[in-house]
Amino acid sequence: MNSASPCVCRTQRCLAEEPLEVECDACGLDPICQVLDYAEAGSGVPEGVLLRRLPVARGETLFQANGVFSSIFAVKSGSFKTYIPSTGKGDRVIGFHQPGELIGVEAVASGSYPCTARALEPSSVCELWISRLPEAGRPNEVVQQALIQLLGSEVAFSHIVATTLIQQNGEQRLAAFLLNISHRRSERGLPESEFCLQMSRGDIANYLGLASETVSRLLTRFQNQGLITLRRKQVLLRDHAGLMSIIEPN
Amino acid sequence: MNSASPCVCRTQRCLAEEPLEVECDACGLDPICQVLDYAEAGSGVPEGVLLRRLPVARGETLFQANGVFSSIFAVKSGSFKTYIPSTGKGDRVIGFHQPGELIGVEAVASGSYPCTARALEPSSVCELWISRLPEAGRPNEVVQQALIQLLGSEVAFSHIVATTLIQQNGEQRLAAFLLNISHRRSERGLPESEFCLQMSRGDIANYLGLASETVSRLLTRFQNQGLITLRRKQVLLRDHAGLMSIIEPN
DNA sequence: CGCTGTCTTGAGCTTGTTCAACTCCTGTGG
DNA sequence: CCACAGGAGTTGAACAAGCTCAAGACAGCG
Repeated sequence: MNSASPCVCRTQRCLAEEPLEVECDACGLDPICQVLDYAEAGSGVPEGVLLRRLPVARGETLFQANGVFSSIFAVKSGSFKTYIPSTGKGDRVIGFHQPGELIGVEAVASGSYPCTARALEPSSVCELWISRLPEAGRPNEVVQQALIQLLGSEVAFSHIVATTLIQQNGEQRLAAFLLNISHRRSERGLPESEFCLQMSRGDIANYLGLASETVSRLLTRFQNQGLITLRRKQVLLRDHAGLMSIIEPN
Repeated sequence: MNSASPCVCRTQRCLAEEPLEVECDACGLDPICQVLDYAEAGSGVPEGVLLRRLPVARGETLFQANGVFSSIFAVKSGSFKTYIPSTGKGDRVIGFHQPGELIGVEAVASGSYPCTARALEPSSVCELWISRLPEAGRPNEVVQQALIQLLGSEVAFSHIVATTLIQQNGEQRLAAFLLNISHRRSERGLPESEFCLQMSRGDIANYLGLASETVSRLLTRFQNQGLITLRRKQVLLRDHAGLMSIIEPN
């Protein structure tokens, strides 16, 4: 049996009482898990189609860029970043993934992962072995329907993120970034106003298309304006409306 | 029967001999059309599931933002832009769609279109009435598999576009934009080095997150450097490698 | 206790925006 | 058919945002 990873925040780095696990019913993989009746004893689904709560050490990768696609992962606890390694100089950060969110979806069509997924902290994931789905003996139709829903959400999400980021300045991007993380956490039933930005400032900057110095300066500015409280990687959103007004100056 | 729209470029605006139609086998909707055997007489697929080659006048919309999702469209000829109307001041351009490309995919999950799709020139589309797909009498499994493939490609595509645009400066964005259009055209069997940018400079700028003046200046610069030849909306890519080296300065 | 990598802060410089003038199409109506 | 009005595109100059380079601060870890 997989023991849930204990709190590994031994240092002052992380002040919250980790690990926070997402509930199954708030997880992006849940629609498919439901179909598989995985929780039921005697579901008849063979081992290996859905692997639950696999521990992943900090810095470990779920898959490497260009690797053959086999599975979609859902973050159970912890967090991940996905990135395309060293295009010229430095990686290109694609996204960050919190509990309940999916990783590897963008590989479904091409059959290979376009990016590497790395754990930002001690984490755990559930793994849905897509290529073995037919073995599950469930009506393909139902599983596929769930997959369609899941992919559709991903399309919509990445459209919103892309247009939001591209057409705004640095201050707006960072405010949107913080609010986006907060919103995603609330959707998964996690604390939405206080959380750990486990990734480095450089990763955030890379993701937002800014310099890390700019991210640093903007975070300081937000703190001085009373919008957030910052202590290393720990963030407390004090004024959601204030952040929102940066993005949409109505 | 729908007559193929005649060339409507009566002015000097467009120098190419339009209309260029994409071949069915190079269209993003083709996997599904294949499944439906739509080309076969006596396929038994009822009218209304797949509507082919519908003419769309310049400026006409396929659907409005917040409209109820019913169909995915494929551009047969002409071109479209998708945008979110007036967030604050000015629209937010999401993307441009050329022959063979799909429109409306991002609405599959939520059930409503997040954006408006407008024809940039006299165009034609094929319409796949998703909600009526079950009436087609084809095995759901096969249709769904095609849909999964289609959604997966869309996810991968928007990830690439988003990260490409966000982390680059104006010059790189515009070069990437031109090469991206060229690449997409070659994938669909259309002329890849000479084409019409039917959208306004303002639309391009909006899409790339730049000011229209900047787009104008950059295009002029590219022309002075011998990378492209520009005549109003007509573009000739003269030096693909040169444009590429702007994006990836290896 | 000191080393190391990340983060912060400062100063000058580059890039892109804004505002404004002007040109060139394009469509319309006389 | 021509003249004119209006929008789109181009170009210039001043300004602002964000980057780069560099130095210093702070936590984490041996």
